[in-house]
Amino acid sequence: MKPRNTTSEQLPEPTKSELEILQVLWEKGTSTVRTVNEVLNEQRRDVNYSSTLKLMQIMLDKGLLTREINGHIHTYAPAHPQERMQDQVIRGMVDLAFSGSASSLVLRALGTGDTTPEELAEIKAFIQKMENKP
Amino acid sequence: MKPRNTTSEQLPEPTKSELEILQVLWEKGTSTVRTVNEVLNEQRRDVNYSSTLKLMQIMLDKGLLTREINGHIHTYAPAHPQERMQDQVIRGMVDLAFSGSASSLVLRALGTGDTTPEELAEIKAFIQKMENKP
DNA sequence: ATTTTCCTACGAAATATTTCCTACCTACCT
DNA sequence: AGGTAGGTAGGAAATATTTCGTAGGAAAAT
Repeated sequence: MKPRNTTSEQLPEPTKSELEILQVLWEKGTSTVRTVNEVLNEQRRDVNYSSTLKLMQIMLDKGLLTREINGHIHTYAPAHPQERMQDQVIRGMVDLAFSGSASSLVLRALGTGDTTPEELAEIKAFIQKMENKP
Repeated sequence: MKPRNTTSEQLPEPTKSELEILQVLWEKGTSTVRTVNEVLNEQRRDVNYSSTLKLMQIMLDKGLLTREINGHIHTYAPAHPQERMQDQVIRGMVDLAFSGSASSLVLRALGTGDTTPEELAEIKAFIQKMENKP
């Protein structure tokens, strides 16, 4: 009964700037370009409004975002769930920098030391669950 | 008494093609351009010898590789340990796609399901170790 | 010694990504 | 109506990344 997330269509690989935008949308939900741009400027770096707009239009094209048009205002949302994109990013990285071994990625990620004891506990619990129903 | 790996100098961000090359060098150790190029062609995709050469020269420039010259033959090696580069890659990804949370990266990576029971055990053991000596 | 083979260097082109200028459109406020 | 504020579209330019042709030198084979 587990749908096993993988809707194995091919997803477009988001670029770095595209990921920045996706992250805002995942956090804030559906938003206008203006909102996204403001968040980027507060949280990350100076970007011109029209650069953000252009990028979001490209992302719409690529199928990374969806758009709703009300009057002349457009609002955008991620076309795919965060988890699916994250899996994709992980796969790319595992392939490119970890010789295909997801577990060595995990070990490195844990090793960097910025995981709190609570998070460690959560991870352990998750592993338990996986071991019980494989 | 733990030197805490982080030789916190700023590392150049390797690009995707650069990571492919680094991976070969980490696996094979110091190699010539020819060797690297052959491995890339076998294991990954068609690349012209001179493309690989060019890229490796750029990487030398950026400080990603070191070079030894014997006669007219050059051999290259990674300038930094694999672990350090991997940490760097992880940091980038955590920042760009996981809102800064390394633990959520770990959970996703585990969730993709391509970790064997042995690897899971190894990861658990690693967490134990971390919890004991924080 | 001449040819062939293998190497490096360099520059230019192709491609991918990012940035932003400009034009124009609509809504709203005097 | 006219002016201002805020929106989208599109193209062009800037930058980053990747690819490879070609020139020239050294080594090996004939």
